[in-house]
Amino acid sequence: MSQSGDIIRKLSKQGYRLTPQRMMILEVVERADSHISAEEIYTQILARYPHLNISTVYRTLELLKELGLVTETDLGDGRVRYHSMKKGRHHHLVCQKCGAIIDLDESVLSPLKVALLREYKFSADLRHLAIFGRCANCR
Amino acid sequence: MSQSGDIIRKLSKQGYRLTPQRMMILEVVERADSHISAEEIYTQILARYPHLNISTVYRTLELLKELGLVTETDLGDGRVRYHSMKKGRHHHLVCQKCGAIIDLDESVLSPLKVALLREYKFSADLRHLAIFGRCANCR
DNA sequence: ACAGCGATTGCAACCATTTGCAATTGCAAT
DNA sequence: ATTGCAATTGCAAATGGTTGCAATCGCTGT
Repeated sequence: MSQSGDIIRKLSKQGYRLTPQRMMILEVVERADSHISAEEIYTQILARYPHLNISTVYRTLELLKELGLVTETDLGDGRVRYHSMKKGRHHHLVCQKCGAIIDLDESVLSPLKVALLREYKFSADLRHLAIFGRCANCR
Repeated sequence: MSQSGDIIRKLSKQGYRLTPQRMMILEVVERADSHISAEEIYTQILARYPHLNISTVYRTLELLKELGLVTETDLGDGRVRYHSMKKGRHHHLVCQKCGAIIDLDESVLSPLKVALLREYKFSADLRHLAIFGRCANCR
C-alpha cells in the first residue's frame, strides 16, 4: 500500500479516525478485481478478522464515497457495488434482456455534463452510472 | 377514466387479468398530483377498500412499468416514486446539498440517447432519470 | 503514561422491497 | 351456470440497507 499514506493523511486532516475496520475495508476495495458488494467486503474481512459489523462496512463505504476514494453503482441486480476511484472512471450499459454489461468510457457523458452546467448551472455528479436498455443483439 | 378502455384492452390482449386491485392501483397513480410512492398508493386505497396487500402494489407497479403505463424514479430519499406515463416524460436534477429538485425536459438527454445508439448500438431506456449533483446556489 | 472527549463501532430494531408458496379468483370453454 | 386451470393475491419470511443508542476506542494535550 504505497498510497496508504495519502489516504491516512486525507482522513486525519479532516478529523476522521484511522480504525482497523476502515483500513481493512479500504484495502479490500482497492484490492478487489472490480466491482465488489458490501456483503462481499464483509465476508472477506470476517474470514481473517472477526471484529467487524456489516453496518460499519456500509458506513465506511459512505465515508469513502464522500472522500472521493470509491464510487458506487447499481447494476440492477438488487445490490449496490463499489469500485476504487484509483482504478479509473467509467460507466456501464446494462442490457435488460440478456443481462450483458458493456463498459462505457467516461467521455460519452461529458457533453451531457457540459449541457447541464451551461443550461441549468447544475454540476452533475456523473461518476459511475449504469444506463439500462437493450443491447445490439436484443432488439 | 375515459382511457380505461385502452388499458383494459391492453391488459387482456396479453393474457393479464383485470382484478379490482389492479384497477384501483392504476387509478390512484393516474389521479396522483405527481410522483407517488408505493406506500402512499397502498394507504390511499386501503382507506376505502381493505382487501389489498403491499406486495400486490409492488407487483402491479412492476407490471404497469412493463406495459409502459408508469415510470419509476429514485429521487434519493430512500423510496422509489412512480409517475403516470400519460402525464408526460421528464427527468430530474437533484441537488445533494440543499435537496432542490429541478425538472428537466426530456430533450436534454436525446443527444446522449443518439450517441449510445450510434456508437454502441445500445437502445437506452432513459424514461425517467434522476441526476444527482449540486445546484447553482450550492457550489 | 494518562485522562478526556468526541468519533466510531456493534447491536438490535427498523425500513423499503422482493420472493416462495398455498389459497383464491378471473376468464375461457363447456 | 359450472368447471378447470392458469394468473393473481395474501401472507410470512427473507433481503439489502439504514438508524438510534449505549459502549468502546483513537487521538490530542498534558
